[in-house]
Amino acid sequence: MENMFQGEEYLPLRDVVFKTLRKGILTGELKPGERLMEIHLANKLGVSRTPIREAIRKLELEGLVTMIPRRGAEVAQITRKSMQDVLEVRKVLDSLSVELACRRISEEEKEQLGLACEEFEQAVESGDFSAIARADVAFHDIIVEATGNMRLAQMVNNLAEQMYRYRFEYIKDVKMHGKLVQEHRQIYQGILEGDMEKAKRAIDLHIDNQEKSILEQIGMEKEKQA
Amino acid sequence: MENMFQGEEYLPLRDVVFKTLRKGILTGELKPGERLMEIHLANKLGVSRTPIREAIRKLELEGLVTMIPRRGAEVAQITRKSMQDVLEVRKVLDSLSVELACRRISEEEKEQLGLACEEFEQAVESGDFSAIARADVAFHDIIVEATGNMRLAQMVNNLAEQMYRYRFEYIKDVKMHGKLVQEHRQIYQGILEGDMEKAKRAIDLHIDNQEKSILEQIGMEKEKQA
DNA sequence: ATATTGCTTATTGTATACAAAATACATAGA
DNA sequence: TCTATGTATTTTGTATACAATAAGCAATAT
Repeated sequence: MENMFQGEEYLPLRDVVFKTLRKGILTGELKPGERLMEIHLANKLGVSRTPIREAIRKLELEGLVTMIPRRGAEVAQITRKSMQDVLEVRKVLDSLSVELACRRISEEEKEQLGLACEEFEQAVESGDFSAIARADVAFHDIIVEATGNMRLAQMVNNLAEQMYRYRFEYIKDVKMHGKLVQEHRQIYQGILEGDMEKAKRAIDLHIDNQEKSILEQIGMEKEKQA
Repeated sequence: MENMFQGEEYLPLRDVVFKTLRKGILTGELKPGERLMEIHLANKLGVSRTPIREAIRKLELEGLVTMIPRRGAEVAQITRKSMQDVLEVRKVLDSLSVELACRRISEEEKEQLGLACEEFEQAVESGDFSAIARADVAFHDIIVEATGNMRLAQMVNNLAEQMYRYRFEYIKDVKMHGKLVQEHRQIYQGILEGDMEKAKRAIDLHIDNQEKSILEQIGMEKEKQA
């Protein structure tokens, strides 16, 4: 007999720790350059060093922490350069996502996307920044899922993750809200109609705007590579 | 005073194990579906379970092993679908790599790339499959390095890695050798001349050919998604 | 014959113990 | 005062010990 009570999902401690630390890094609670000391974290989270270490190994591969041999882990620095690198890749992968979504999205997903689009608009109208962020993630999640390419989805999510620390500032910029809604609509319509070019143009614009905002926040000597 | 003898680089056991296991998986020594049991591996490699576990955590995030809760790790299955997913992403990232390399490659790297191109031709003439594989990796490594985008480099390498198990069969296909050399030359010339379109066309063709070969090897019902 | 139960074993998940290296700091000497 | 050195402390790297779950198997009941 199957387990009828599947409410209580089992998660190894390492995964709990992994998620906890990741969230801490992304929200800025753990600051760039801050050392992640095992015993300290173990005490704080009430577990032993083992799950802490295993979680750090994963964060390492995700690029969220930097390892220094025999010195341990620290929260990865975000530089203008590293952010540009991320954005450079994100642009083509987001473009690919939209293209594939146009070709492969199911009717059901189209509906979901429409709902997500509306929810985003409502969130924007409400002015609740946290709700806007959530709705934005949900919208983009549906698109990458609709590509049917789980590896792509994972990679895009990982890249998007790198930008979360800045995104909040971006969302706070109220005068951009209209633009945001407009872009989402364009993307949605493009995908709905299977108009790949329209959807791609919209997502490109979307990322470009985020790039401007993020780079503005970071440091901003103007260094252009032709 | 700095350490003048930096020959002996320190590598934590977890990284040694990581590389060992990865190589084992990529060469096919560890077969898809095979379980990775910690004590067994620990004995075999002469270390304790701890570094084994940490290595597995990294392999997990790289997609080379699959975790089953409370049952441990096994070598990830390669399906036609998973390989198509990888190739789908690789195409755009390789294209991006070549584009960026065209714009940013240094004179020194141009020379290196020329040498690597020649070495590849020599390897092909020699007929030494292993040497061909190495020279191929070296050639492509220079290109991704020349992008100046380390995150992109890492992602491309990870994707390329997924195809190593099949690449050997591909290289064994002697009648393709001429084509391979030709493609490499085109890529090299395109980058040298800063002719982005030429270089991109060449790399696209390059990956397409690999795709054909790999998909041929795997299973081969023809399923096309328009 | 099939299903169920209980036991044994194998294996993972977690905690702890020990060793080695890096760091910080104080102290002695120039 | 500044430098160098030795020592104590912290922290990582690795190994082992213990606990809990899952898998295999035999014996029993239906």
